[in-house]
Amino acid sequence: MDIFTTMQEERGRLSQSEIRIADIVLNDFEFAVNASIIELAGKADVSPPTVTRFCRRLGCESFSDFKVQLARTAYVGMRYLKPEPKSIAPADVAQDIITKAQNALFLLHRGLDVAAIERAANRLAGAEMIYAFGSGGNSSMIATELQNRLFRLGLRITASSDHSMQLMMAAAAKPTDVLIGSSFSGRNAELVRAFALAREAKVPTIALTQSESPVARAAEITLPVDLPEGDNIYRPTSTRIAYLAVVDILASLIAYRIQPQATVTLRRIKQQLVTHRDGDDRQLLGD
Amino acid sequence: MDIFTTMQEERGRLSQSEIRIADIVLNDFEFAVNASIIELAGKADVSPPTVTRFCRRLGCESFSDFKVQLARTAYVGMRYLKPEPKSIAPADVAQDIITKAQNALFLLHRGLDVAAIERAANRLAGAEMIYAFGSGGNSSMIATELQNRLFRLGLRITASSDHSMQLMMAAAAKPTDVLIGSSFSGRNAELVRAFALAREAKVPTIALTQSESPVARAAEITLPVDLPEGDNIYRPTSTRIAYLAVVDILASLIAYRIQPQATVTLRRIKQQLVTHRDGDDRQLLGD
DNA sequence: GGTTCCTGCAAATTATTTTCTTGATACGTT
DNA sequence: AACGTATCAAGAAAATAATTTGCAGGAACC
Repeated sequence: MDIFTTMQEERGRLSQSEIRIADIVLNDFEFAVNASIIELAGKADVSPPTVTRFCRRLGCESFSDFKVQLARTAYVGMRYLKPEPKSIAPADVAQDIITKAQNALFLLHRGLDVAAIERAANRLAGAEMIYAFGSGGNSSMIATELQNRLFRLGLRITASSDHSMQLMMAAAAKPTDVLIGSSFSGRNAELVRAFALAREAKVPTIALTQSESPVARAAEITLPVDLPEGDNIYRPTSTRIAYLAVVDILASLIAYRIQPQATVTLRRIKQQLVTHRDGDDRQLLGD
Repeated sequence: MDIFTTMQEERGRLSQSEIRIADIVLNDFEFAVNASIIELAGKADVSPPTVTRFCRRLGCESFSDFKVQLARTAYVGMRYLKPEPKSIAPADVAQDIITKAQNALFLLHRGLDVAAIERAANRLAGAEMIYAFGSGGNSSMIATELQNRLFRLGLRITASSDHSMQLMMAAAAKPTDVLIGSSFSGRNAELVRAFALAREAKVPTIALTQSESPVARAAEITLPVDLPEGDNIYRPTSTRIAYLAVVDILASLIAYRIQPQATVTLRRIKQQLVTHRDGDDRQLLGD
């Protein structure tokens, strides 16, 4: 658990002086990581021993341990308190977006249900046919991405963002197939219907969505992604990066599971791309 | 500049004892951030003053400053030395992927040409029509994403992953339009041709690609993304996350530039999504 | 042979922690 | 309600530990 979260959770149980210390650390991280115990104590109007006690209470060995903990999580963790970039100057906007993206990955990692992902990977690796569903800009991208990643491993997969097609495919699917669907909001009613249809026919279902949402409840295995999206309506992308990372993990696990087969297919695709281009091997698979 | 890079770059200029210290830090980061100067000195068989001098040489104020610097960049920076996950256990694979993704964002940020992005944003914000090109799984996703993000801001844009269409569109474009293309490898010959065609017709061109590549040279403005892809052929995704982040930055800057108009369009789209779903406002734009 | 630079020792300085004490608050008892 | 006791917070001072500086010996390189 990171020190910022701890500090916020423990806040209620801290004494007056300790709250002052916590606030200074929270508000001026740069100062806090660089300050000595005396400087920090001075700024919080407390004595150095109080700072030591504060660190201990938060589960740290010592003041320097506290600073290290702080510095470690801070790079990704600290700024989730600030919903907006410092200014709309390009450099600040860039930094804001990148920090938030890193943060989303950090939070994703913390909340990851590894066991569920493993189960999902096993299911997908053994499927005769995979149907990947998602609608709207974000989730359809995830469905496409799944297709993109898994067909290269030699799996049979089709992606669809069309609700009518989704329903028909779900109805046509067999118990040896797998249906995987994504919904950022968790309230894509059509996807829920497709899941219901599939489950009636005993088709395994996997959802990539918010936990405790209708979509999550409709699927057999849920890969939960729960992130605060932030307030800026212009910019809902960091969640997408987290979803992509989940797809990536899934695809990697599947690849490791079916390795011999996957290597051959990948090599063939790569070979084709390389000969099609200018013979330089450095390029990536798929563009 | 982060301390890990500095350490590797300065390695040649260090003395014997200092190299020993550097190696210990590089190899056992966990130990290094938690150790006192005496412990570190002991492990490297040098005296504490030598450690202090080592820190100074690396540009740090003091040993504790060094530790803080270390802890700060380490979260993202330390593991780019290890190309493979520790094991293929799901938890390790997940951690590996997430670390690499964070790392890609970190490196992207470091190499970002903010001025170029700003110029690109200005061009796009003022375009009468935008053509977004990209082929292959990765770049076509970027093109789609551009469309996805920019149409919401009220801009006119179409994405294409079809080479023939791209050429026709490039030929049909006017100097008041903008052509933006993505290529991870930088060697998409058809895209180069489309850029050439567009430039003949004085259509502004923007490339999202590796710097110094054919595609980069073909475009008027290049937004360079230069990342090592790592050796694992199964997993080329962290680069994609970096590209997505660039799109995100671009879209945000454009949004801030054309704010009044953008807010209205966004609100209208959101309104429609909300009424279409179950009236809960929490969902994201676009899924 | 001289210069430069590395290095460790010891001393000095600084930072941190421990111990001890005071003051405040809460709670129970008369 | 008043008093006493327990508990806890918090600072002062002392003790300890860590870090840095100054200096000098020694190695390597002109």
